Amino acid sequence: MRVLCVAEKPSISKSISQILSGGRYTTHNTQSPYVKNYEFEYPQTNSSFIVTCVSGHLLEHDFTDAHRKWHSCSPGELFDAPIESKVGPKMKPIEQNLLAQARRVATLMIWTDCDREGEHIGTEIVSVCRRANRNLVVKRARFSAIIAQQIHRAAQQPVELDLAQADAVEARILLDLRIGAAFTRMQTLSLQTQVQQLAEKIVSYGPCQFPTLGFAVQRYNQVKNFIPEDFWYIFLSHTSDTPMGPRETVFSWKRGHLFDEAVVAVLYEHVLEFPNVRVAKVVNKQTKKWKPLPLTTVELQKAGSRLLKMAPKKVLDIAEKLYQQGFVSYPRTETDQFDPQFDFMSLIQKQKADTNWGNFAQSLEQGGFTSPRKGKHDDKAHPPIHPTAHAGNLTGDEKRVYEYIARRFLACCSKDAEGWQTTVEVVCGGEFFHATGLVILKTNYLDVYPYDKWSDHPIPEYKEGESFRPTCCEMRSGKTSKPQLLTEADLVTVMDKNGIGTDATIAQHIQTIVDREYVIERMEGSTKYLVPSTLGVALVEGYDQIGLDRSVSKPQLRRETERRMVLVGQRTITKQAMLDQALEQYKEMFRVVKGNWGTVVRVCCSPYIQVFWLNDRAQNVRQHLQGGGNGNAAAQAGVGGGDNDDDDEDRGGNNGGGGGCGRRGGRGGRGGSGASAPASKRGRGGPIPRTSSGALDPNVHCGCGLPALKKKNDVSGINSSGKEYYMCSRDTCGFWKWADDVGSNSGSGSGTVVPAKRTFPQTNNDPNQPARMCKCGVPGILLSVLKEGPNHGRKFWKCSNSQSDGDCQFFEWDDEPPRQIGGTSGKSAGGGGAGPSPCFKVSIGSTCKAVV
DNA sequence: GCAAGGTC
Repeated sequence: MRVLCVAEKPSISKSISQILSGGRYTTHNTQSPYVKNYEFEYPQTNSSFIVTCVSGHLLEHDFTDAHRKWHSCSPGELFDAPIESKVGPKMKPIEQNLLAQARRVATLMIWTDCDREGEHIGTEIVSVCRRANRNLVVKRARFSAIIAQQIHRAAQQPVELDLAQADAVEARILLDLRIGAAFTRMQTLSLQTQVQQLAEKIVSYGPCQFPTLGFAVQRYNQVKNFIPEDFWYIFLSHTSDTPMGPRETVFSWKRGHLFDEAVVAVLYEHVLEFPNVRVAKVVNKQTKKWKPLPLTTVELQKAGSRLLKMAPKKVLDIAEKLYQQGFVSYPRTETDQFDPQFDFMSLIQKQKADTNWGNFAQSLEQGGFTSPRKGKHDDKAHPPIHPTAHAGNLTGDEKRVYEYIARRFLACCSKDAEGWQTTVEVVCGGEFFHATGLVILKTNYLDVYPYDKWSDHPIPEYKEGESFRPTCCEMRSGKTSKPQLLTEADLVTVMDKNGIGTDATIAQHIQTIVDREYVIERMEGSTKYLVPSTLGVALVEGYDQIGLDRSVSKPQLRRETERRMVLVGQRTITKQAMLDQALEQYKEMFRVVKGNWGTVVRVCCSPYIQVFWLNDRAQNVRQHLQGGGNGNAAAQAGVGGGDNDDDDEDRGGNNGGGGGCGRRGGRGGRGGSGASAPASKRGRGGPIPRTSSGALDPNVHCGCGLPALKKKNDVSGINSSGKEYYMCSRDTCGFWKWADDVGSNSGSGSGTVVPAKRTFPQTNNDPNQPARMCKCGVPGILLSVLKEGPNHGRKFWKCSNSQSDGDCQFFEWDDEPPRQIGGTSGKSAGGGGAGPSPCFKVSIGSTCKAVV
């Protein structure tokens, strides 16, 4: 029995012939330079095999003469116009070969790829072959990889073509043609006459190209309309001595950053009340940096754009060429997992010849090999992209693409990189911070894959329960940074995610919107950005203004088509039902668009758009270059401090100079001098109450389930000064809320900057009011009573030397008038005493530092 | 002259 086997492409017909014949076949040329016929016996099924192929789809679809010419009908008629399918001129030689071979056989076996398109190409092959031999028995060989066992099984246990899948593709072909042609003609014919700049241009519409353009416009608008938002956070660092010298460890605030300055100010003030940071948790664990997944087409294109700085289409073209030269496997694949029976070793062996990574390949052979990771995708047709032979004489971009593919493959066959990760969590004033260190133990795959970066960043040793004084604790501000314009790699990613196009067509769609001048490619440095043109923006904005239910520039419509195709493939709905549903939807859209087309024309002609276009070119570059990120550091001062915890340790010193980073000591410092006082002179000795204390409110509970501590924001210079808030009384759960938000607004908080108990304007909240002078003749310090009781929270003045031997025993309640001596010092500025100097004002965004 | 999807 003679069997005609037809594959989807030349490479597959050759591979299966080699496998099924064991290399013993005869070859015959055909009218097509690409297609060869292989003939051999296949005793396993007692057959003579003729193996040949097509080259993708055989048939092309187009309108008949009555509608093919652009002016032959109105574009709307194309939704119902007859469509004919025929073998195009390029495919004629292949058709001739099929007809000739089909006459010689009794059975036709379809060997197209095992995907939706493959089933449809199969039906095309059948339709041609049946013209030559109407009695043909048709079978389908189903295989998921070019592996001997699978190919033999496919040959011996053929199945049937999946006509439902083929129907789904057929419906998609007809829909895309009707919709694309109707909208394209309507757009083009209208805009050519109404917009001078478009007189010669084709303004195409396609269900993939428009969402692709939509992504570029959307990102462009995000950049254009971006308004930076201020945020604040607490910066905490600790410099410790290590054998390599002093090393600064920066601890990240667990809350990240907040957009409410007042909230951060209050939290920060509370942190400042604690001189020490306690190490809450130290976690040491082994960690890994995973080796890459096996390479798919989309990943190759992304890597090509991001790492090799090549356009996706160019990368694919080069990969195609490498494939034709036999250096790499088939480059259009969605599969990111290798078949378990894949012969890795013989391919690794071939890479040993390379001067750069040959030694690494050898190390894999000598025990370093580990099976590649398995991704989630399998197109059931092709393995991941991998090198099939060593290519030593390549140059230029071909060399770079090959090198990437080879290194990626070897990396996949290697081991994950291993490291030792230390995470230190510290707590201060109820706020949590953490720092993470990494020591790389084994580089493994990184040795052959320089495209991934993973570097050591060790941190000093911290022990749970220990305390340290931070070197720097500041309230800092920043601004949200504007998004970047869309790069080619971004666009490939977002199209892939949204199901726009396939691995083989994504690059083409990007090229199309470039060719149509909907987007402009712009290089900035070595990165290529895609910026929508006037026309691109106008089309998207114009369609948006029409206000369709489903935007033509969004991916939803294409997704609906995909969903309908799945339903047809599952035989849930018929091909005709899919066509009817979709055509009805698009006809209605077409009617609405046509009725409102003036809107799009107006936007295209709008002087606003023209000017905007001229301006935005330069503007974009500036925006991109300016970037964003954190703003200046800010120190906040003026209140708090003076804490006296149980320990005897020195309070962290302030680096009074502008370049330093000081955890502000606040009023705990010795007054007067303006110079940095010895740390040992501050915050020491005596039962000094903590400032900024609060009262427990039994009606409000924190995350620990305990009554929350109600406090007042006494940070001067911000709107919320005097506003009350709740926090965890134990400083453990991070609970924090404005009292207003809790719904309990009782107590002394009046929402003003003036404390409730205040009888005359003389507190730290008023920077114009000087500190009271103590008996020593220097400004005293203002503190609050921490102890629960009748005076809880009440403020009082003490001698600034109260924590040292020089205490003059000065004491006055802040809410009572001064009793003696000079009353007030009148020289608070620059001092570490009570009143905040101008420099101590809350000065978010500046680099103002506390000076003691 | 129009689409998208195969492939060379």
